[in-house]
Amino acid sequence: MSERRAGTAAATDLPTSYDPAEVEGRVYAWWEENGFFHAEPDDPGEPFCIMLPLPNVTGGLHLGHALNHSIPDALMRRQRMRGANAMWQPGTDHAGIQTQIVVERQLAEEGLSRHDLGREAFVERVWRWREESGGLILRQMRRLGASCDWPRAVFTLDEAYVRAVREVFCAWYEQGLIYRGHRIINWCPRCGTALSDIEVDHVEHDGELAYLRYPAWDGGGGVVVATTRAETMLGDTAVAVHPEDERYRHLVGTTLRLPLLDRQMPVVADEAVDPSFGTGAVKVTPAHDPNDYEISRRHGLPAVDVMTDEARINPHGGPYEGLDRFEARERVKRDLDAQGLLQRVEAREHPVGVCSRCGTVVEPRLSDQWFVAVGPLAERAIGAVRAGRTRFVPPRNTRGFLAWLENLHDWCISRQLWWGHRIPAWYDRDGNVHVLRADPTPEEAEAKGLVRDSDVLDTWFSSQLWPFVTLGWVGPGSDTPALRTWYPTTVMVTGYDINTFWVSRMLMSGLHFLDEVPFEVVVNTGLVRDEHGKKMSKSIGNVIDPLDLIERYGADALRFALLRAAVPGTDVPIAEEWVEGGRRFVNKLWNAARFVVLNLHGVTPADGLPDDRELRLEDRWILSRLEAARAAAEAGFGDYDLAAAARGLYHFVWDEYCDWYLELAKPRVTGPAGQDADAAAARRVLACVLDQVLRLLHPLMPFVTEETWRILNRPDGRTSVMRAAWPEPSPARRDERADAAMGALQEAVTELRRFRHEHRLNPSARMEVVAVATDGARGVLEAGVDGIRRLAGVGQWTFADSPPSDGPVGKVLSAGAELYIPLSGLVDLDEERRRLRRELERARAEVRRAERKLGNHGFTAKAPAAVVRSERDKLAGWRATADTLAAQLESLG
RNA sequence: GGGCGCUUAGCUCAGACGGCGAGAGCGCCGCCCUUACAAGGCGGAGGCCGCAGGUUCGAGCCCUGCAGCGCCCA
Repeated sequence: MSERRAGTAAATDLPTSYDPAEVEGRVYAWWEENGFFHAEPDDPGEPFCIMLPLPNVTGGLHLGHALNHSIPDALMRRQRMRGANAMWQPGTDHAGIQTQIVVERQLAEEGLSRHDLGREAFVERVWRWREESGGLILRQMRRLGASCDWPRAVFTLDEAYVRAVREVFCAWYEQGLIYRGHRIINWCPRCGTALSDIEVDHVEHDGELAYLRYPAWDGGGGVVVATTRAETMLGDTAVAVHPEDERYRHLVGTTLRLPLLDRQMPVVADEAVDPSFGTGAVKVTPAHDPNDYEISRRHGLPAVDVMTDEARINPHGGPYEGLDRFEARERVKRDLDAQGLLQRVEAREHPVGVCSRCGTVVEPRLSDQWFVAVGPLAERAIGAVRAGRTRFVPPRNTRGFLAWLENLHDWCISRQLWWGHRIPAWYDRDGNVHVLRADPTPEEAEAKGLVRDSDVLDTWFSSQLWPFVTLGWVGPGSDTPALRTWYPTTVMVTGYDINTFWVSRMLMSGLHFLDEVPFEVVVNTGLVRDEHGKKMSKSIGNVIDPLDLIERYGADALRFALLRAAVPGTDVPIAEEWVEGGRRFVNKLWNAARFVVLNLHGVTPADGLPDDRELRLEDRWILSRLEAARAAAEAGFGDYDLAAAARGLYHFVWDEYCDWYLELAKPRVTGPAGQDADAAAARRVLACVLDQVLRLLHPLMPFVTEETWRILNRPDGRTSVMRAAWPEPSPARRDERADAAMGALQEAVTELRRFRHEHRLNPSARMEVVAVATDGARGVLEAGVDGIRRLAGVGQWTFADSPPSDGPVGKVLSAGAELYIPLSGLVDLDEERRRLRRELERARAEVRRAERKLGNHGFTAKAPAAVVRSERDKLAGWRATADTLAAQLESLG
């Protein structure tokens, strides 16, 4: 039953083109049923673990995921084949704001807001949404072939996870690493919550710089200040100048009048003022600007918050109360102008912070929030990276990461949302804070008048614990088999844009609580872009849906297209044509397998390779090339450069195995010749090489390789290529003499084919060839003459000591042999002369180049002997070519 | 303003250690439905390797400067 489902179709009815839609669903289900993705801590093998960069529950699979899942999947599959105890941890993130927005949008369609439901009912509603729609992306990942250990899937609001988060919060609070502070934070008026620094994007904005005059309290001229946010003047409590600034020294200590509100404010001197900006005097708005807040603290200035949560002017803005901040900006300028206090306005491009989720301009705002004091945590992370305990691929990403860590501000972790990990803090009647591991009993709450903090934690606060909470960590001292086996994890694969958000924080919390880095290697992928390197975005309309691609081309095709371009750390361009290319390759592999299987006559890879004595030149050659391809793939995996692995295997399959080896094997295994010992040898080589290359390709293209491998090997119902052994090095198979000899045969075939083409020979026309060759070259040609004849369309082939003397002949040169082709047929002799002249010119140019090089004393004296020798060989070769071409030209008259 | 990266065929990109007679995929031109594959086969055209200097016997690769593009941070 399982056997059937795994897809071992009878070899005789293999379709001529591969149908991914038919294979993929069936094969994936079979893998999952048989538990091939599952690992247990006490399974044998060296531990290998990858944590899935947890996608948002709200998310659907996009091409970025497709790339970021194809890479770890390839790494996992190879490790399993190598016998590692490999575990890929999946799961989803509750994604605070994102998820809340989704459900709020649904409510809005019913004409409701979350406030209509109340907190409890709203959260329940979100849970319901999650039950119904939250598993989408994990289902979609299966379409890609992702071999996650699904039964281990974790959601970041699972009970155990909630416990761990609470434990971390309490521990850090007790250790002084979490505190409640009154600080300037980034406030998103649309989302109604605080944001951390990195959730704010800085974009250039065409704005205005307004110059405002603040008169002296006693009626003097006062000072002029410049601002892009005129409305914040309502919250000004001082003007600051640089202490060294001669222009303003006399004003320091005097009092100004804040126009419109008639507030008294001092002029203070502060080092932080940049005398070259604007007028050199700056307005100080402590409640709405981080620098101003610092100045205010140094000078004991009051802070006046003039805005509401929705970024409207509050009662502190006097007559402007109720206006939106941007309306207020215009009104303030108009009113100042009416009083002659708006000196001028100039257009100016300046950066504006916007909410990275919704694009709303954020308002810097003084607010009570919870913070993580990141200093000591970052310190350890920096140390670990410096010491190489965690390293980045590509390494150049390290420096930027360290620079970022070194300049970190404290992390604002409270969010004014309802969906997420609730902050475990209570306030009593006297305003004291109680951070509690266990909720207070109703009696306690009543007695002290405890009220719980209404905020939840930044989503990244919980996801930073991902690498160990998933392995069973619930607090200091946690010790589970999974933690012991898989922590620290091996590799983290993620886009470089996530290094600051997530990688840094996993490092900090992992080092703090487990005293060990959470992963040994961070493999940074690039962003997926369109074919012209543009970022994909809905507004440009260049977004490609990976599921659509999978449906039309197959998952293997998509994976191969992505992996082939995925050089570590660089952006990956993708276009439908690339995926089409992937499909072509998949189909090519399928058909190669089809040919092999249809001609095996019962031979399987288990029969092994024939004895060395039975190997022909092309056999030794293809085994040598296979070993080279294996080494290239191995190196690519070792460097996390799957693009290199993909390219190497592609080249081997298409350009070597299919184009040459299969063609040379055909006459041996088909037709009347197909019954002898040589046929049996060829079959064994065909089968073994295919078996090996399917294994090597399996991590990159899991479906087609599983299907063909099982057809080839006809194993029992529970044997998968997923657990077949990863090919071991076999350096003895490298055979440079076979490579060289085969290269000579390939050259002869190519030269003869070109000759045919240049003389416009009919494809069915057989040429006659008379070969004049030295002993060595003759030996090589003799070994491969059957192949040459077949592949180059040669009828009669003879060896001779001298060129044929009767009638005009054409001639090609290859591998030290002269191949003469009687032209007695329909060859245009004028055209032939022109062609020979072109060739001769080229050969002479090469002779001059080589002579120049060898005539250089420095070269012959200093270059390695092998290099010089090879240059001499080249020169000799080109000279011979030129000579024979000249002679040939002459013979044509 | 600071940091990082990029610039190689029409397009998108590879090119450890300097030895290159510079490659791939797609596209283009020509021939071919030859019983694994037309999702294919065969042959071909197409490159001052951004610019200018330097190091070296030798530079796409190393050094300096310049120009253009991109990303991150302020």
